[in-house]
Amino acid sequence: MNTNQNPSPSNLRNIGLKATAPRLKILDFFYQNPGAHYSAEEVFMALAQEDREIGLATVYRVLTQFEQAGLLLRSHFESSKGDSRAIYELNEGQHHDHLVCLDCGHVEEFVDEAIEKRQKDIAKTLGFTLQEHALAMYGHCQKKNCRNKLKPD
Amino acid sequence: MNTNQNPSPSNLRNIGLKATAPRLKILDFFYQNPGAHYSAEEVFMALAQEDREIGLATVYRVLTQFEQAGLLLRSHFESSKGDSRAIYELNEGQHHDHLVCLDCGHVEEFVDEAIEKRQKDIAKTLGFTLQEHALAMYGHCQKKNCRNKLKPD
DNA sequence: TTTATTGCAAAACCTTTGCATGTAT
DNA sequence: ATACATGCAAAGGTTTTGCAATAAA
Repeated sequence: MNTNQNPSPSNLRNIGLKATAPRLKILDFFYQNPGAHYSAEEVFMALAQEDREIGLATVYRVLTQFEQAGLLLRSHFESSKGDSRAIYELNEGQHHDHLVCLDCGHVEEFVDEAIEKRQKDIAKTLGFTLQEHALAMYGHCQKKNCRNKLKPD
Repeated sequence: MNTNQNPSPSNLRNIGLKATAPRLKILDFFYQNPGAHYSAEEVFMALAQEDREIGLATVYRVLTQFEQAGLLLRSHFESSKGDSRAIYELNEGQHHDHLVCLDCGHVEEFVDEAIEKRQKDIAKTLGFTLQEHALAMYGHCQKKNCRNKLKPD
């Protein structure tokens, strides 16, 4: 399913970052959970049971660096319920948008060429040079284990 | 252009809120600026030169109440530059999405039935009951007075 | 009068930053 | 050795909340 090779020190050196333990652990965490979405706090918690804990500030710094390097993607899912944290996922190359379950937090990813094209046309019509876009839909999924306000995904 | 009648005490009583001066002023402010987008801070500032100033906490409370009553719409424009404030606009009935200029903050609104329809189809395909969605595109506009980091719009 | 609303200050969140210590190269 | 990274605690920005004072119904 996931075609990414596991992270190694060179993954980091290639983007001008020293291969430190916190960075390798965080990157590895995302590689082990491709397609999953995590807030900084969640990454922090997930790695908190390690022998050598990583500071929350470091998690924030590393996530920012990884996003700037294109390793991770950052989104903000803000339905009317207003969840204001940034969430990160592994950048697997393919652009996609999100469909988020308001009950359990499950996230489906999708790509739709028709929507992508319409967006470009609209931007052109309105005289904009399009740079990026964020489309998130919110609804209720029908997973059996839904309704429990679980995190990841 | 704007077919909304000016706000009156009954506008508020109809939604179960007492017609207080802060609420009337804030609602009036949005009626006077249909199509414009303001953060709580901006509303606060805009009304700060009045004889009787409105507290920022009240602005937040009132904006929340108005949004819940359907009078205002709330959005979050978060490009990679990460502006993390909520912004509000008058709800003029017609659903629309946003195209935001990264340079001057100007906001164009648009509706696209093709995109709306695709979204519904996608949600259905993925087994979701669609509730809401947020589409924001970010780019560079070509207004003459762009490039100045001005607010409203 | 009764109940809702305001303003202020304090707190709550999420995120960033200063700085001294520690680590990769 | 040198430059960069970390951890902690403090600070920043936005939004919410407790509470006594105030205003609407």
